[in-house]
Amino acid sequence: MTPGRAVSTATTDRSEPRENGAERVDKRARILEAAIHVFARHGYHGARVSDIAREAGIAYGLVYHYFRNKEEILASVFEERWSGFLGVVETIVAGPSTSHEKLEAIAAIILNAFRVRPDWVKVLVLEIQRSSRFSDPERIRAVGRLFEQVARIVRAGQEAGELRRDVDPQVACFVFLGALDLAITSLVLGLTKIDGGQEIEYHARAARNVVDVFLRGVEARQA
Amino acid sequence: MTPGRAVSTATTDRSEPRENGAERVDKRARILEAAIHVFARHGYHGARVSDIAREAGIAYGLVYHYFRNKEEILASVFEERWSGFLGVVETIVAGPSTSHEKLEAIAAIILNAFRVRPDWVKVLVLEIQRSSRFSDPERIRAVGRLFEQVARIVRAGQEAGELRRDVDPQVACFVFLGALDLAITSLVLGLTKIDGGQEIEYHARAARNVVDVFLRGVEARQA
Amino acid sequence: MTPGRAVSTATTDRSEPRENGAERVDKRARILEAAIHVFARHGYHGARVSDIAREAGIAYGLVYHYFRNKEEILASVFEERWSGFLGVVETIVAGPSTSHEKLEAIAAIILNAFRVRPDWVKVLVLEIQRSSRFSDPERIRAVGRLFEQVARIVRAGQEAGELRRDVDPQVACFVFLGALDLAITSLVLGLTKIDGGQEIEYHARAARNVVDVFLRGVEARQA
Amino acid sequence: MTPGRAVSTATTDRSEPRENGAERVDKRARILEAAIHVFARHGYHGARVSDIAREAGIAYGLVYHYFRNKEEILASVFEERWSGFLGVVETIVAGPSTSHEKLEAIAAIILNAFRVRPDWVKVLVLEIQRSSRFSDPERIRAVGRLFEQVARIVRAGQEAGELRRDVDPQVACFVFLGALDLAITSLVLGLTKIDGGQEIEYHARAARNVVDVFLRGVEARQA
DNA sequence: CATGAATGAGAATTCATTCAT
DNA sequence: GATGAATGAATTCTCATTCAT
Repeated sequence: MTPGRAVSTATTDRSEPRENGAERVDKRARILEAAIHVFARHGYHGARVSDIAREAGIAYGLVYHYFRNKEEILASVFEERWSGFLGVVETIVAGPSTSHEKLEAIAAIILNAFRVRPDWVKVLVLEIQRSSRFSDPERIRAVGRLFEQVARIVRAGQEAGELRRDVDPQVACFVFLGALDLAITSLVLGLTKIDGGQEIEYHARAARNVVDVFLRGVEARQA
Repeated sequence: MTPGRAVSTATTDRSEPRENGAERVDKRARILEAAIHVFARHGYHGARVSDIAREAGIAYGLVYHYFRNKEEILASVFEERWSGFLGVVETIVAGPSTSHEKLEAIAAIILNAFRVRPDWVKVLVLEIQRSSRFSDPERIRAVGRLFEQVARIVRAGQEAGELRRDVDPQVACFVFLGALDLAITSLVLGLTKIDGGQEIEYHARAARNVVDVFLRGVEARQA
Repeated sequence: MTPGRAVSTATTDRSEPRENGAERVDKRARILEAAIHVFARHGYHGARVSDIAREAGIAYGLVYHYFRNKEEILASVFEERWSGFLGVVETIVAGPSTSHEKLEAIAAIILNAFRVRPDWVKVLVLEIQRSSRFSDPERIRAVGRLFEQVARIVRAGQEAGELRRDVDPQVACFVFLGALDLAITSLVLGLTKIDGGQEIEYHARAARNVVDVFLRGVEARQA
Repeated sequence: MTPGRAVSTATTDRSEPRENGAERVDKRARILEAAIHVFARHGYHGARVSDIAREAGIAYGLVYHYFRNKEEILASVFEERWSGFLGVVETIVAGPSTSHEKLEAIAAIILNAFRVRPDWVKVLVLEIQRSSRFSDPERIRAVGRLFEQVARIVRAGQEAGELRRDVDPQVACFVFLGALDLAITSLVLGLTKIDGGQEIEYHARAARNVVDVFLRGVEARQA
């Protein structure tokens, strides 16, 4: 059992699993999980610490045992989840696939995230992404690391002759990640409606489409 | 027509009018202008009504003569400025230029907006976009109108044979507006640094680059 | 009518005695007065801001209109009352009387203070005097000014040949003010009981006795 | 008998005892010692039980094994240290010296206390004296016992013809103890600065000076 | 004895909004 | 219209104390 993801398998497996260490991790994780739900529902400012505590099923004050204050909860939500996400991206980027495949994999992951953990994505998109004002450069740098990964793909593709050399990698990042950001924001805000049960296909197709436009552009080509 | 100030000059033509209608508009406009600055600095939630009043140079009780409450200030900021911006976009879209030119014009306007009115763009990007949760569908629809304009360009381009017909206009919108949104966010957050005095060229070039990638993609083409 | 200062002289002159300016001052003064009572009853830490507001007959939040926080109330209580007291002392010291008379006048004032404003003296003795930890050097200096006055009397007395020249003025201050401080603390703590109605004589006699011991000492003298 | 450590050395004679009685006493003493430091630094109200525990190097739940609550810690600090101090004073008073010598010995002890245990004196002067309001009459009576000792010296001196018979012993106490209290407060607050290394002489001289003024007064005598 | 997680009452402070002038 | 004093609900955060292990 790996603490830090204790949530999903908590009281399971065997009985009385290391009640102490486990419990401790459990409470902290439960608070984060609860915070994500509450932030997603009411927004950071609309969320009361007491809401989080109630949702987590713990006493009010315990929140302050694990977190200095409300802001730190949001920061932790971000840090701990983002680094996981970034790890996956880095693995993809470091892999042997073509640029095309890597981009599609990243697009798929991002779009899928909303299907798997909509609340977490909501918080990321609506609360964290837009609240950089409050945060340390640390957080900005963390986001920058995603840009860095995409830029790496682009540069590698350019060197391999797969991608145009006259495109500024930063602009490419804006186009690629911007498209995904907006697509996901659209999902978060409920602007894009998907028929129930069609989510998986929808996201896969959306990923392909975004990558397709990114790679080939929308301009019609002369025969 | 210069959007962004459409509202304020309505009844102000004659000089020294009965000090009434004009004053009224004047105060109201000053409050909005002040609100933009304060929201940009501290965020919507971090901004106090008294801050806005002080910035506007008026007693803060007066704010409630012109606006029902704080939320309505934000709403007005959005509505009055956004409609101006949208008007410009609609004018462009309705014009006779090619799809390519229209897209470049829109990209230029959006990127320039940050240079001309950085605070207003900050508020739009960081506060309004994010707070859609709280707001009426009205606001979402207003944003949707921008998408609509871009989609219209895309569809027209497809019909004219300028643009690929196998691209979903919505996906195209995501790519185009997402790129601009991210470029602007990057400017807002200070991630993109521009040498002083180079802003105009920078924005123009960025607009061209974004449109270039959007139209032709990043993939290298076989000769 | 000049708004912005309408308050102070608005509808005034006489009747309805400066309802506005007066009210304003009144509220602030009422808060201070209430604070003195509450601090005297429960101590600074035991006093809730809501207690003070209730005692003053005003709304909770208004306290924060006039004072930044609870600590500032205590500070204001001290500053505004202490300077008044110090003024009286300075007047005495600057007067033409003998050292003996001046000391007796000061002793009388200090001891009388408890009779006239017991709550204020309680707060001074129990809350302010001992809480220098929290306070700025400002407050310490203010107390120092009282020492300075007494030291001045002593030095003048020494120069005039009334007082011994071999006594360090600082030690003299400790003896004189220490005696009064303890006498008053004793009254505050209820250790010294006075029969009802005898207060005036008691304090007068106590003042004389303290000064007598201070001047002549307790040692018996050889004939 | 050296008061002040009566408690701690009771059952500790043998080495490595059953780790029980001794430990118990040890921990308790460590808590008190820690409390003195923390109270001196932050004041009673500013001190957290967890601060005390940390300073004592124990888990903070353990504090509640030894003390009912925070208030009881302060009470114990007072009772156990004060009774030791009082014992010394009583020994002096019961001794055969002259009034003059006894007073000087007491003055020396009090002033020295600050040199030897400044934190303990700070707590006594700033926290305990002030909090008499909250405490049981017990504590007030304990302080009264010091007055009693001084009054005893005065009365004995009066009977022996060493001291003036027309001085109220209570007033004499106020003068004598008040002077020492103020001298010590002045040290505690850092108003009196002493050159490093000069402390011992300084305190001895201060003791002599206070007693000198107390006995002979400040008034110049006719030849 | 020892630990420190857990509890929750309590208090300070903020600030949008109202309202008398 | 204009002012800013007045209101008080709402919320965060603290910390003494308890308790399961």
